[in-house]
Amino acid sequence: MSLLTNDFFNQDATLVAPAILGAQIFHKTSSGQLKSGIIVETEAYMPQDPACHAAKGLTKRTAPMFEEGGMCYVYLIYGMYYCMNIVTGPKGSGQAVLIRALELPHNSITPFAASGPGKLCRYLEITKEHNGLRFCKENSLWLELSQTIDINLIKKSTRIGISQGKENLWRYYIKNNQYVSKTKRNAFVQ
DNA sequence: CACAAGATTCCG
DNA sequence: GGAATCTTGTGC
Repeated sequence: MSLLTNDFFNQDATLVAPAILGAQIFHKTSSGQLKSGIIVETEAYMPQDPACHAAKGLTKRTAPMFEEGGMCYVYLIYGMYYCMNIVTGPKGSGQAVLIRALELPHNSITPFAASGPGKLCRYLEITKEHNGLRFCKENSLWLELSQTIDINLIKKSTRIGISQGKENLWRYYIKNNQYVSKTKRNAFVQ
């Protein structure tokens, strides 16, 4: 088992996104409860990418994306759901990986409660308060890698819910994994 | 200050 | 297919 740290996140989002499939994300909540799940679906957002929040430059909202890789970037979408990202690349770069789905223990009461970017934040109890935190045990929010997913089991597709940058195959997920989020439309799959 | 859009989810 | 719901960025 290895703790994922800044060194690892200091690489491009297109490299980090597939590499953290199979990693376990942990959040120790303010009430002391330990929440966790295995990452099974991610998306990469790159600096020159029209779908990336940081592509239009530094704003108050996107400031965490321009920090050194390893920071948590949380934003509210549609006024209702939080989405959680891991900032990647060197300081000033402006890129991140969106966590889209977690696999929960098969015997859990609600096994699919983390299948979708909004749902997994609700499950892990991630809110705006976690925006700008670094992933590390001291901040009660961290990632551990204890398995590598076979390259043949990693599928790529177009990203979900975006209106620009549709040509990039920057969504990554574990093949045949039932916890991957359900998409309204069939994204193009490679 | 007004307004439109948004990396979603759930219901009918 | 469409509504819910509200923050953020932009433009006048």
